[in-house]
Amino acid sequence: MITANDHQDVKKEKILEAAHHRFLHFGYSKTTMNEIAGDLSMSKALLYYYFPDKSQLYVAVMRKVADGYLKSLTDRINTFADLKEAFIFQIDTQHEFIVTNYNFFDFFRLNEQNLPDAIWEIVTQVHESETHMLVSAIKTEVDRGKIKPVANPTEIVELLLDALHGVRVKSVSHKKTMFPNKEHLEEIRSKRLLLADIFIKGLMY
Amino acid sequence: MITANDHQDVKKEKILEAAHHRFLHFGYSKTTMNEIAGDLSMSKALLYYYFPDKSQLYVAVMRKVADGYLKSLTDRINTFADLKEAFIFQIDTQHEFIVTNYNFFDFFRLNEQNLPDAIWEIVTQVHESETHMLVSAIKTEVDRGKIKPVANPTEIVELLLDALHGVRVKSVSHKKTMFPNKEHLEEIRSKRLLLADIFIKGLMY
DNA sequence: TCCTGACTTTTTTAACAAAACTATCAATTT
DNA sequence: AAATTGATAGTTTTGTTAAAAAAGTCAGGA
Repeated sequence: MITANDHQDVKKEKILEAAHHRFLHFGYSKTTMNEIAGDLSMSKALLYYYFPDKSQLYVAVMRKVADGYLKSLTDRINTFADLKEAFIFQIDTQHEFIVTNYNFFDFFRLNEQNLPDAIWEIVTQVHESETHMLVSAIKTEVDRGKIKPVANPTEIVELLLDALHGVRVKSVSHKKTMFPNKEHLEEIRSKRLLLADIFIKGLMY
Repeated sequence: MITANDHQDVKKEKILEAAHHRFLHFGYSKTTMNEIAGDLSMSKALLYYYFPDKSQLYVAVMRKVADGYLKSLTDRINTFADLKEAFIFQIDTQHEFIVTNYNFFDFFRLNEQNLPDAIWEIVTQVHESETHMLVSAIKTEVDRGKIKPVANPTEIVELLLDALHGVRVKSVSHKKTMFPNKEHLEEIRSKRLLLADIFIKGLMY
């Protein structure tokens, strides 16, 4: 049977969808509670019945979005033929995640320094999940005797992630466009793959 | 004998020094032409006699600052015992350059997207000089038979520079402070050295 | 040629009202 | 009781305008 709580969950889900749609297309600051309510033909007050305020609604959407990403990572952990495949997967998956949610993340660029704790937790969790996946891949590779034993795999993975991040930042700041186009994205990707390649060789015997 | 042009140059030099001092301590937007003139006990109008406007005065100072940096690079080119030494030199020199001129560069952060062409030229020149130094170091290392021949050394160097940049960006955004402190700087440096280390190994046979 | 004081123009700042938006709540419907 | 809303209070953003500050010009003097 359908309980009251189930019904609430369904409604919350509808709200999350509508909110996600707005946030994704217009960004956080350019979508109003009225608009989200309007999309669902409900009153704004009802949104506040289900969610305490706008930023916590955003966090809830972020939670959902992040969960999808986390799932795509955990689904593939320990399924890689070698370390390179793991790195490529990380590069492509993260890249797609960021590109498809670009406007949604304007909340981050907006609040730059002081993001809500709840957001930081999600960001941290995502980062840990990425790291965990790659650390696992490194350990496997070590076990297979393909690369040297690594004293601190986490440190190594985070170093590579920072480095990969730099490839994007620099690429974007060099061209002056904020939103990179197709060829540009492909350039970033190939640079990253090259970096990952050299990096892996640097871990070998 | 002292010609009129010499005299102009001397005076321009004085102005550049005073301007540099102000820009360095208070940033571009927080220093006025009146203040620079005041420091030199001259009238503001005289500044405009020597420099067409404020931004071109800034560019001239930038030119001087950059020249100092360029010289420190060219002085050491082809003097490195090995590739690692060259990378370490690049890391440390650039790092010190940025730290000691931090406020001076607020002009960059201010105008973010549309810097004057003259500034872009300088930035490009600096970047090319850094790249050239490291490319040269790579070629030497190849000649010595220490690393594999590299099809496109410039591409490799730029990749490393991007990656090193990422280490700083990420480190800074992770901690929430904009201006990193001593230990923080040391952490960035050690991460970069580690990255350079792995990178070099990745270029070996 | 070098320099200045006085002047004009442009940009930044401050104050404040209007508008837009977030958030609340008593009242109403299901 | 749970779900919903219109009306409204409170807050932030935006627009307006006047004053202040700074950039930039110029006629004229040493």
